[in-house]
This record gives sequence, structure tokens and C-alpha cells, in this order.
Amino acid sequence: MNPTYEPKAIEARWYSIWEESGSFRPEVNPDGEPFTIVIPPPNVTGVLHMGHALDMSLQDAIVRRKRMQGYATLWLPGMDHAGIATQNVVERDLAVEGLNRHDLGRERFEEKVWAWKERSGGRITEQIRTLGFSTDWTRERFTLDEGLSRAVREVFVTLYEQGLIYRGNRIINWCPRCHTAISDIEVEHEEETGELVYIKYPFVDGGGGIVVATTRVETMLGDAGVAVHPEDDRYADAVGKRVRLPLLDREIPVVADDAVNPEFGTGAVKITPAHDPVDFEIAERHGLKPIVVIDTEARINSAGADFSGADRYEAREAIRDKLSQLGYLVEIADHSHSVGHCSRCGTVIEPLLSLQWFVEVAPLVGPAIEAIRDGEARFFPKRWENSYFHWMENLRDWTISRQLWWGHRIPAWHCIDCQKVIVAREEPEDCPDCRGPLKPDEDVLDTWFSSALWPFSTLGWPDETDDLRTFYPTSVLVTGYDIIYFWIARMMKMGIHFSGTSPFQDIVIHGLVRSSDGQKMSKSLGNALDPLELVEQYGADSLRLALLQAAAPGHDIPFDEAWVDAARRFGNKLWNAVKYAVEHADVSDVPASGGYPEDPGPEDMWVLSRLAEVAAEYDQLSEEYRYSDAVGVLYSFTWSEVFDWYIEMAKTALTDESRVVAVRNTLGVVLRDLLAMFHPIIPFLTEELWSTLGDGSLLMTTRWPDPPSTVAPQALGVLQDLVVGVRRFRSDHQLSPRIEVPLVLDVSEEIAEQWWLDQLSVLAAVSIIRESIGEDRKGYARITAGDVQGLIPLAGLVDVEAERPRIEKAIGETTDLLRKSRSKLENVGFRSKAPAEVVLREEAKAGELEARLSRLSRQLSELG
RNA sequence: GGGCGUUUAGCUCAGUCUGGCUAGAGCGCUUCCCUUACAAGGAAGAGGCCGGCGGUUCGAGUCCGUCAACGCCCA
Repeated sequence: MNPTYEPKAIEARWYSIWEESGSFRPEVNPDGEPFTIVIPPPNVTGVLHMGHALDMSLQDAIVRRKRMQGYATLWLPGMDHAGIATQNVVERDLAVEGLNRHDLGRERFEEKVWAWKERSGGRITEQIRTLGFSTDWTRERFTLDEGLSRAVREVFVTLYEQGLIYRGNRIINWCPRCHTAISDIEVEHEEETGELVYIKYPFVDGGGGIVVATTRVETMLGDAGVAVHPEDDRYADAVGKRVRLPLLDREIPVVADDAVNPEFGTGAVKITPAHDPVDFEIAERHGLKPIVVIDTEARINSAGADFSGADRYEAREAIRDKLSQLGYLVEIADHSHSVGHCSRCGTVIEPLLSLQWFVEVAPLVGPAIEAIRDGEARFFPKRWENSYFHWMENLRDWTISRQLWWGHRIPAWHCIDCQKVIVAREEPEDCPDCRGPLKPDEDVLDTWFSSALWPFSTLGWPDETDDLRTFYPTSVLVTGYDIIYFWIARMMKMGIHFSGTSPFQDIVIHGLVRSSDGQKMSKSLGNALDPLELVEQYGADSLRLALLQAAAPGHDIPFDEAWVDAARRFGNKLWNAVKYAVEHADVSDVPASGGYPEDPGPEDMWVLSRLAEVAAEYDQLSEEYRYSDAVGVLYSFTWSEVFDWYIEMAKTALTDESRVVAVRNTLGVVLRDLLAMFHPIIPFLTEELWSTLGDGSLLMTTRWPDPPSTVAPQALGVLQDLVVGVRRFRSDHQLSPRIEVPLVLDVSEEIAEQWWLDQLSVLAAVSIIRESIGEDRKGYARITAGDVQGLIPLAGLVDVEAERPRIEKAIGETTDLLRKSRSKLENVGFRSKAPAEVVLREEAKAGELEARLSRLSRQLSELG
């Protein structure tokens, strides 16, 4: 074996071996209970980033463990078509040739996008392989696949038939750069400093006017009225009057409406129904007609008279100047307010009155909330359900149509003659009413519409396929909290509506991977770590281990590259431990399961007892998806107990002919179980090591460890305490570990078996002199562990006085602890109310501390 | 304005749900050691008023209230 761990050499070979062996498919465990995870589909334009790496490391940890436990495990991979993002990419390419999509026409443009998808889309799937993720590629899906598209049509038509999808003229969020409507959650709000402009609208009948305040002066061109709060005394007289809109000379009414906030500005607001959702609602209540004045390019349209053709921001300046000139401008104040931006491109959103398709969500919400309340689906950590509920309870209808060419075409046709709208699964020939010719709806659906169906559309729905029957509902969904609304909420609604059950049982929420200073990683800030570069440098296993160690459930991770380096060092440690076992301890052909020693020695019993405890704890934590804790437990057991103690003890035990067999046996099964338990986290390294240690089986598909519980000999704890005591003494007095120190030992025959004495002398580097120790030995340092006393003669080794501060410090510490413990025990309430077990433990502790204290003070006097 | 979260060692974080051994980890730091698996290592160590205040309790890092600072989401 190589003297050091070289991740690159290892990681290159295993993935294809696993995949070709069929181990990623659920059929590898034909009799197993099904266990399913569908991947949150990455974007076809995307490349793997740290967020994916974390998300999928968690999923692989879950899935690989379940697979080893014998479940028929399906982890279904795939991608979504990312309507806006993909269209943007291809349009950018076209722009290089001086073309736009309209030059090509819809059909040729779609062909272009497909060609792009085949050529450069889906790079991420190769990257998923690089990270070692065990997805079943034979079941890979894409949201625009024929089957998934059929599911989309089926859902759309059904919801339409149920009256839950409708087409309507409503205020939507328009992105003037992407040229499409987007839904509310695709708008990101940012606090921005702007201005609040006060404008006077004169009364038509003379006698003054009313002053309104606005952050968007340019929208005044579309004003249809002025509103005040009905209980606002200041404006009681004004309600019912009419004002003259400056610049356009339009007469508009003053109305009273509860939605007006009297605290804002002057308490009177202008109403622009076509460009503000609240204004739209107010206008509907008062019969004010919306006037669209800003077009899809965010320019003032012909209704804007002199300003038509101007960009909305140019118009803002121009209109303000004009109002000022004409004396309508009262005041301009600084004002901080929230401005919506397109989450795709950052352009400021234009609220626009527009004819779009919507899902009425209210009827879908109830069951989706109930499923969580009833525990049919559970959030991990639980607190995320609060966000889910809050979101669900405050939902507005979902705008699902997009003015794009890449996506699922809305299955609707419009009659050219009678304007009838026909929604159907298959294209109708002509209008059922008037037999007139039809034209298809121009719009496509929001990509998230198809993503919402992902847990069942990927398994074959609406057909009753074997996969659907077997693997739906899915077991676990793993994703970041940033996607709860986009995905989980919508999948819950659609899943329950169409299948009657929650699409998954456990919802595992993780945080975002941030840069080490806690900032969001982004290309533009230049602080994004590239997972593939980290893999190149440290290995995929190191990255995976580092991510999982850091991933406290539901919390963001300020990621530090140093963690990956630390993880690689662990890999090296593991590598060398196995190397020792194979090359120096002659361990080989370890069976894939079972094979625990029948006649273990005391050290073996100790490590096996700990192995069983750790395995149980690891399983428990894994079941709760607390991978950070789980990995931590396993990691420290491996390094601090197996490597630091057991292997060191094994070296001595192996020199005893009578014990060689049991020690080799133990070393083999312990390492095997460690490799197995680590395999879901660091699959490449563990598989590689197993190939040198084991019986030729694939670790990936061996059984999950279930070590028998064993009782550790008490003498072992005593041994460890003594060894640490001697080492500490040595370190305190700067004695070289090479100098063998004499140790006078008073120990019972029960403990002082030969193996124990051998271990002690080697591990502590002492020469043992056994004799009973009296009360007043002068010139010794005393080391105790349990009932065992050890004395190290100071003469010739260290200055007697140098030992004094050491003891005094220990006396100080012990006195403190004893005082605390005694005050507890003297408390009547504690004795009467605390559980008996806790009181007993406290008594034992106090007793032990008393004994220690008297030993220490004796030691002090023993110094002479 | 509403909701959620965070505040624990020099740094980054566990531990809080379910109150009870002397509050842990990684990195960093100090001292010693190239001991034949591993210097990508070993041994030992220093370092904490668990954000402030108040309460509940025999007992609070943990539960409750409140204040402060920071962050996120929603309006």
C-alpha cells in the first residue's frame, strides 16, 4: 500500500465499478422494503456548487446507509429545464451572432435550445459522478421528458376542470428584461433609499386641492383616483369630490377605502390600478378603470401623452421636473422603501396589469397544512414547519404562465373566431362551439409547476407504473430552507391533491453554505468555492466529510477550506491504520459481516464494547438526520479510541503467540465496521480500503454493522488512567518519553494480570516494581487510578520541589469540586426531590473527591 | 410592522427539543517527541461569568419572561 492516502488515484476507479455492478439500482436488494429519495432537480444550465455538494452529500449518506441496511433503495436523479435561465443562455449565444429569438421563430429557437441542452446542458450530471453520489442513472429524468410533460398536461387540465386554474387580468410581477411574468416568490425585495414626492392634485371645483405622496411619480400618468381612509377627519370633506390630474388634465374621483394607511405621507394616496396590486384592489372596489401606462419594455406607452416612449426612470425625472415647473410639486423627502427585483436578473420588477394563467391555491392549502400537523410528513428540524405554515396561510394565487418559448406549452387553444378558450389533454381540431380555427396559447408554464410534480411524475404518474406503486410516496426529501416555499410547499399541495398522500415522509432541511466570513457565496463577490476544485485538491471524500461534519441541522455553514484539509488528514489516518493492519498485523480476508471473535482478549473486549455503543449511537443520530453529530461520534471514536488506544495495545498483544488470532480477528472486524459505517460519508476511500482488507465483496452492498454488545473489563479504564497519569507527570517535568521511569505499583492480583502489566509498561514507558505502598513514603510522586496506587521516585529524575506546585494545583481544583458537590448534598431539597439515582451519583462523586483530596495532601507531605 | 433564528474557548461551531457526571469538537496556540501504520503524525497542556437582567426549580448553558446586538424570511 501507498505510504500516504492519495485520493485522486482511488476516486478515479470506483464509480464505474459500482455503477456497472448495478448497485445504484433498487433491484440490488430485491427483497428489501422500498426507500426512496428524489433528488431536488438541479438546473440544466447549472454547474455543481457547494450547496449541491452539501445537499447531495446528505442524501448519499442517507441512501447508502439504507442500502446497506437492505432496503430497496432508489435515489432518483434528474434535472429541471429552468425556463428563464436556459432561454437566457441560448439568447445570449444568439446575440453574439447578432440574432434574437424572433429572428429564428419559435420552432427553430426551440430546436436550438434542445441542441444546446444536448451539447452543453447537464454538465452537472458528470459532476455528480465525480462526487461519488449513488443515484440510479437508469431512472434519470428531465422535466421536459415526454412522460413528465404528460403529467404536467394532466395536472393542468384537471385543475382547470376543477376550477382551480383560471385565466385572468390581474396585477402580476413583470420583468422587463426577461420579458415575462414571474410569481411572487421569484421577486426579491430590497430596502432602497428613494424619494417620497408630494404632489398637489387640485379640486375640479376650485378651492384648493389634495396632496398625495408617492415613490413612483411616473405612475401618476395612470392614476384613476385618489384614496383616503374613511375615518380620516382631515379628508372627510374631500371624499366624493373630483380632482384634476396634472399634466393630463384627467378628472378623477376622491374615494374612501380602508386599505389606505393614514400614517403614510399625507394620508391621501394616488390610485394607479394598472401598476400596483393594492391600488388595483381599491380600484375594483370603487369601479375605477385601470389605465396601463407602462409597457412590457418598462417604457411609457401612448397613454402617457408627452412622455410616451420614455423609459420609466427617465419619465420619473421628466415628470417631476414638469410638475415642479407647473407648481404642482409640494415637497420631496428622502424615503426608504422596499423594491422588488427579478430573482433571475436583478432588474426592478414592474407591477403590471396583464392577462395570465393562475392557480387558485386556497383549496390546496388546507390538506397540505394538515399533513404536517398530523405528522404524515415531518420537518427535521421541526421548527421549519413554522415558516411553512406561515407561508401557506398567507398565499396569494400563483401566476403560472410565462412569456417564454422554453418550457411546457400551456395546453390551451383559443378560437380565432369566437375567442373561446379550450383546455385539453390533446390538441383539438377546431372550436367545439363555432367550428372556427384554433391557435395554441403562446405561453409556457412556470418551471416550478413541473417541479411540483417531480416526486410522482418521475415515477411514471399518471400511469400506474410498478415504480409508482413501489416507490411512492417517497421516504425523504432533502433540501435547503431557501427552497421550502418554491418546492416543498408546492410539492405538498400537488402531491396530496393528486395522490391523496404527502409526497414524502421526512423533510430534511439544511442551511446554506456560506463563505468563511459568513457571507453568501456568489460569483460576483468572488468568494465562491468551487467544489470541483476542492475535489481536485483534497478528494471528493474529504469534501463530503468536511461538509457533513459542519452541517448542523438547519443552520448555515460558514465554510472554511481548512476543514477539507482536516478531513483529508483523517483519510490519511484511516488509510494508515488499515495499512498497519494489512502489512504489519497480517489482517486479511475479513468477512463482509459477522466474524466477531469467540475468545477475545481484554483489550479486544474493550474495543468491541465501545464499538457496539458507538454503532448504536451513530444509528440513532443518523435516524434523526443529525449527521454532524453522528459523524462526530464516529470520527472521535475511530481516531481517539481505536487508533490511539486499541491499535497501540494491539501492537503489544500481537507479540503474545496465544493472543495473535483474537487480536487479528478483532482488528479486522473493528476496522471493517468502521469502514462500513464511514462508507455512506466517504465511499471511495472506504471501498478502496475494504478491497485490501476484506473478502473481495463490495463494501457498498455489504450489510450494515450490528456488533454484539460486549462488556469491557474494568482493568482497562484503570490502565488508561494510569498511563495518562504517568504521561502527564512526564510532560509536566519535561522528561523524555525515551527515558524509562521506574513505577512502584501497589495493585491487586485481580487487576495485575500479565497482559495488563505488559500494556502498562509499554504505553507508559515504565519499569514496574510491585510492592505494597505504606503511608509515609518520602520523595515520590503518587499517581492513582481507581484502587491502584503508583509511585514514581523523584530522586535523580526531577527536583522534588518542582512537584509541589503540581500537587497544589490539583488540591485547589479538587477542593472546588468537592465544595460544590457537598453543598448540593447538604441541600435538603436536593436529597428529597432529585431522583435517587442522581443523589447516589453525587454521593459517589463526593466520596471519590474526598479520597482524592486526602491522597493529594498526603502526597504533599510525602515530598519531604 | 409580523415571524424565525443566532449570541458558548482566540476563530468556526456542537450541546438547548427531553434540566442532573468536572460544558465538548475542529482549527489555532504552548511544551516535548521523526517511537518500525501515519510528522498529512504522537504525547501533554493552556484557554469559557454559556450576551445582560429577572423568574421557575432541590438544581438552569438547557425551561419561562424581558432587554440588547446581529442575521434571515415575510409584508
